[in-house]
Order: sequence, then structure tokens, then C-alpha cells
Amino acid sequence: MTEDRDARPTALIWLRRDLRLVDNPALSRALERGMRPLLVYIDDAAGSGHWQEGAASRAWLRRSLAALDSDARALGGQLVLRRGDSLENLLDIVDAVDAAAVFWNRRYEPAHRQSDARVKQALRDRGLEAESCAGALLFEPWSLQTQAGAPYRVFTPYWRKAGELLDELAPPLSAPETLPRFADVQGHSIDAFLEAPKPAWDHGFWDVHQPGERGAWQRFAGFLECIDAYQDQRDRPDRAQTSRLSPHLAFGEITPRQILFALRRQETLARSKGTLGFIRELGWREFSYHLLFHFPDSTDADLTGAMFGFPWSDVDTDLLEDWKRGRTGVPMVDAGMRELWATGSMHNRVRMVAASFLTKNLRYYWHHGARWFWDTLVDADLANNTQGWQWSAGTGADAAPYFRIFNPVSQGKRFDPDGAYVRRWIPELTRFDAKTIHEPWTRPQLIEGDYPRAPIVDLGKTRQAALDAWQQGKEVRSMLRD
DNA sequence: TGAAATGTTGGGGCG
DNA sequence: ACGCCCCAACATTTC
Repeated sequence: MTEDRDARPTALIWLRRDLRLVDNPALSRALERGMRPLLVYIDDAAGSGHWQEGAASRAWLRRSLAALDSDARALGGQLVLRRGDSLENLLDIVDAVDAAAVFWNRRYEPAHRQSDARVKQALRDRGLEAESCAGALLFEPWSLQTQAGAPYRVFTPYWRKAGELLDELAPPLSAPETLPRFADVQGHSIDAFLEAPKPAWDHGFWDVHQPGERGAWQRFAGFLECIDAYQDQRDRPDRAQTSRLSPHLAFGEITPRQILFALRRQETLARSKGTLGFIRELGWREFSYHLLFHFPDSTDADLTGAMFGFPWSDVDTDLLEDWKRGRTGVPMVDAGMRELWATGSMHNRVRMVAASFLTKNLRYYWHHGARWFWDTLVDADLANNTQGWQWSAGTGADAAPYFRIFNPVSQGKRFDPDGAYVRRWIPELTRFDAKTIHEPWTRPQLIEGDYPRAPIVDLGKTRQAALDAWQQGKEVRSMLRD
């Protein structure tokens, strides 16, 4: 067997949210160093702190790992699957294959930064080489700062600064042509590693998504067909013209720099409004990571004091449940929440509408919404989810002011003018036409089934109550300042 | 990457 | 011709 004669040292490639073989810096590091890479994934619940991946993410993870396992085998290699403490497992595999090094791509979530630092120290204490690489972002969070040396808190100057550096980015890395195989290493089989959901509540996910590196590139190719129209169409949930790359990015099946370089190669598209608009959205992802890195407490508490003293409402669990399950009686909100439940995804415009309803009409603290999205989204990403919710609630950096309260009826009329999106997810409203479908309570006799005949809260009254509450909080804040 | 209230402007109908 | 009103279409302000 070749491995017996091969004198090259072995490096473990500790995979997490970088489930790809192309443009994988940790893997490339091993190859550059003339080392034999062994891919390892460890299911370590403790390493994520209290933001352990939700059920939808795990459904995705299961399929993404299966794809990676198959891709690794196709190159002659393997993917070692382990469960439990990361360090213990790494050390055990190091012993089994007599590895000299462990390489991985960096994570930026607070719990992972802590546990990764401990792992790195412990590996080095044992005389092993341990290196973390930059693989998930265009820019490391510490590489961009204001003239005063502080982290940016406003997107526009952040992205302007990033724009100066975009042209200097190194191109993506290529994949190995082959991978070595190791005979004496124990691991779980892919089928036994993560159980398929029972009952198969995730079946609707895979109509719209195909996890894995190949699925990511197929999705990207599909998106290229309509990226020209992206800027004009991206707010339309009734059109399937967004990239839908977010779960692939969240699991690291594709990287932002692969996307960026691939777009640059498309000469006719590279400077189009649609392309630039999409790249700007990648910028928001970068900005979210930047904020998460510099303000790690923001996953659980307000990033700014803008809403200090605001009287958030006590949660009525029945109403919260109505919101989660798409039974608020407000079509645009319910359609979004049902899309989320069925597909593990929700159109971005509708996420904003649903978040506005929760944090303003219901006046619940954003954390309740962030938790639900965290559990149900296949693209659950701590940086994006946190900043998205803080942005909606008015508590974040560069956030929408709290008084920007969406009217889900006018949002519906504007962005789903035919009612096609709402009709797709709320069959109880099939009898409505475009004119009235976003306010079915004006024709309650047309509503079918047990869909609410009226919204669970009055949109006008709760809007005014939110503004009044904001005014109160404003007084508290100004008293505290004096 | 709001909405609603309020203010302004200008065209047209009408006495 | 003129003032007056109505109202749509915008613009500005406020939360």
C-alpha cells in the first residue's frame, strides 16, 4: 500500500463550516507543505456554546457531509466523522495516523473563537503544528478599521474602504487532484453519523436546495442566468431571482471570493447593476461578521443603546406560536413563516416584514425571533442572523430606526402585487384576487378553513402603540443622558 | 432596505 | 380674466 511507503508527514484538516475541497486554505496549506491531508469532521455540540446548530441546519449538514464524503472518495481519500469533544478526537486521530499537524479554517463566532484558541494551545503544547487559516470571508474582521483605529459601525464607509481592497484579493485556491487514503482510522459511517429527520419534515427543503459543493455551483450557475435582473427583482418574493446561495455560503460549500472571481470572469456581467448589487449583499455578510467579531456580546444583547429603556412586551406564548407557524392572519407574514417551515428558507424582503411584525406590532424582543430563525433556517448563520435581527429591531449598528415600521399590507401590495407568493403558501386564500389578498379581513367570507378572520393584532393600533412606546423609551434615554 | 401626516405646486373646473 | 376650490402628484417632515 502506498501509505506504508509514503514518508511525508500527515496533516489533519479539521473541517467545520468549510465543507468544500476547492478554495480551502487549510487543505491547501497542507499540500503546500508537502503533507498528506486527512479530512476530519467532528460533531462537537459543546464547541458552539448556547448557539448550537438548529434542526434545519443539521438536516443540511447531514447532506452536505454526505456530498463531501462522496467528493473525497472520488479523489481517493476519505472523510473521518467523529462525535464528541473536538480536542480529544483530534488527538486520537493524530495518534492513529501519526499526524504532525492540524490545520483548519477560522470561525468567528464567540464560542468557537474561545474553543479554537484552547485547541490550538493544547495541540502546540503536545509539539504538534496547529494553524488556523482565513477561509470564510473576503476580509478578516481585523483588517478593516476606521482612521481612528476603531471598528466600523456603519456599512457605507465600511464597504467603501473594502472596495479599495477588493482588487488586491488573491484568487481562489484550486482543489487537490487526489487525496491519500488512511487505513487505520476509525470513524462513523456517513449514514449513521447524523440521523435523517423522522418523520421526514425536511422533504420540502430539497425541492429548492441541493446541499454540497456541486449543488452550490449549480445554484450559482442558475443565478448567473438572471443576475442581470437581480437589483430590480431581488425584493420580489414572487420571483425566484435571488441567488439562494446563503446556505451554501453558511456551510462553506462555496466562498465569497470564488463568487467574486467567477463574476469578474463574466465580462458582460461584471459591471452590471445586478452584479454590483449582489456583490454589495456579499458586503453585508462581511459587515455582519466584522460586527460579530468586534462585538461578540451582540448575539444576545443590544449592540447599541439606541433602544435602551424600551418597554418590550411580555411574550404571550400563544401569539408567539401563531407567528412561528404562520397563523397571524397577516398574509405577508404568514406566507413567509410557512415558507420557512416548509423549505428552511425565506425570501429576504419577507424576513424583514416578519421581523418588523414581531419586534414592532407584537413588540417582542428581537431575540425571540432570532432564536426561531436560528432553529428553522438552513442558512442559519450567527453573524447574519444576529445582525439581521438587530437591524430590524433598531438595536444594531447602522440599523433601521425603530420607527421604521413596515406595513405588511402595503409591503405585500408593493412586492407581491399579484398575490402569487401569498397564494402559494396560504391555500386558505385561494379565492382572493390580487386586489384584496393582502387584507383578507375586508372579505372574511372568502377565507377558507380556520385561517384567522382578522389579524391577531390590529396593525394600525399596534403600530401607534410601538411609536408611543418608542417615545417613552426616548424620554428615559434622554433623562439618563442628562 | 418605511409609513403616514403634512406641506407645496399646478392644472382644471367653475362661477 | 380672476379667484376659489378640488385634487393629484410630489416633496418634506415626523415618528
